[in-house]
Amino acid sequence: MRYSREHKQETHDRIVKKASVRLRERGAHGIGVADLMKEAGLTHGGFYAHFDSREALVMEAFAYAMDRSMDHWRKLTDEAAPEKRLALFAESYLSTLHRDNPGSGCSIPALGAEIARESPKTRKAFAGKFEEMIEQLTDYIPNLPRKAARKQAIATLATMAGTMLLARVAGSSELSDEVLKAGRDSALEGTKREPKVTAAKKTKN
Amino acid sequence: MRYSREHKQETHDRIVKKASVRLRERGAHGIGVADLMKEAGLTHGGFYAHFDSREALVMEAFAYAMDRSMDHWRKLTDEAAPEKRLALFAESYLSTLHRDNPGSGCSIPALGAEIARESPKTRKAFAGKFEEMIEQLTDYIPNLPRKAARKQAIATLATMAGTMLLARVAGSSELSDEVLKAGRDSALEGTKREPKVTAAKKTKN
DNA sequence: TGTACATCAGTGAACGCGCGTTCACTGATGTAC
DNA sequence: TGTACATCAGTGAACGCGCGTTCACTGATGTAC
Repeated sequence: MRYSREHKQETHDRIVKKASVRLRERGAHGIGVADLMKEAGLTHGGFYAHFDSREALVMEAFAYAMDRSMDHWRKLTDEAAPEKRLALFAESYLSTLHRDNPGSGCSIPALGAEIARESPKTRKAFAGKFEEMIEQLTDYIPNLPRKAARKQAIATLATMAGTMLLARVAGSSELSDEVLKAGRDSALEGTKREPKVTAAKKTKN
Repeated sequence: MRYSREHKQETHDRIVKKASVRLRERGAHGIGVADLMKEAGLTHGGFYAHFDSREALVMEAFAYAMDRSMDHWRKLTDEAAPEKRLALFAESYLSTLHRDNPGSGCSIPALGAEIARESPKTRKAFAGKFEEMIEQLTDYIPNLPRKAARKQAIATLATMAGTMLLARVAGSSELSDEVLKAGRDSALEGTKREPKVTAAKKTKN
């Protein structure tokens, strides 16, 4: 073989990594095969030694993006006390840093609408990652019974993804900052309120 | 002139209307000029008698879509007592009917992410409509001082848009229904809670 | 250990296709006389 | 009122361009002997 055994895998991973950034920045149809390969330091012809089609790369890049952002937040929150994790996550998620850097951020506000229009195959794959994200967020709410925590997790995720979407639509104006702040306070308020409301069920799970 | 005076305007409006549906269904880049014209019962060549470019149509269709969906909800809520309006809006927004018919629904979950990547000109236009939507929602919260109501309106809009986005990502599965329900309960809970918390300020505005 | 051969990641020209846009033309109707 | 002309919304062929994909080729390195 021309290259060492790990070489192909490394190249493959580099393409997926770069693609996951550009897709989140420019959308699922916002960048072409040739540009993607150029970013990875290659020419477009070699693409099909790594992927069956452009769609196959997009699917891999979706999954990669979700995995990386979940890793990121898991690491961040693992350092904190369990009951502080959701608040920490919300502050990080709803930061101007996240708003202004979609390429390294959550895929849901960046690509959710486009994924909803993809083939059932792609959507199923993404829905699996979405489910994982709900479970991770559910773990951040240890002082509620599992079922209620899951419901709360879904609502919080919706608020955060929606806030990020709105903040990006508004650009980086005053309105955008206002949106981020409103979302942050709403998410945090939700986390503080819950324990009291259902305190009786606290020990169930 | 070949056609009566109003004819051109009628054709123009018909193109914009059809486009606003298809764009919400398939995304800002999901449908071409030729198909759009065919839907309006015309051939593609005539397009440029009505619009300077494809982007010009997209901008008009964005604005049209936002106006129509705001009209829709305004009509729905005008019939109800002021304090019931937000709940009525939330129930309608977070329905399976809305989830399964993006073409006639809110543009934010359908097109928000793509708009955030458009030219500053398009984004400014959309941000204006977004501001209008915030104001409309603020009016639905009459029992809070204006500033607090606005903040609540933004958070509620974020929760609803985010919930719709997540519900569509999840398809029309059980998970999707679960997401809708969690978002609905969260939005309604928010509306019920607020008046008590700040009851002292109730008469201020 | 050295030599001949096979492999295959990567190259770059080429292909077909669809898209946005242009343009010469049509023909029904408004307008001028 | 009737006739000749001007208008211009709409037609459909054509254009250039970029994109995803294919393919014959390259050449460094692994492998067989």
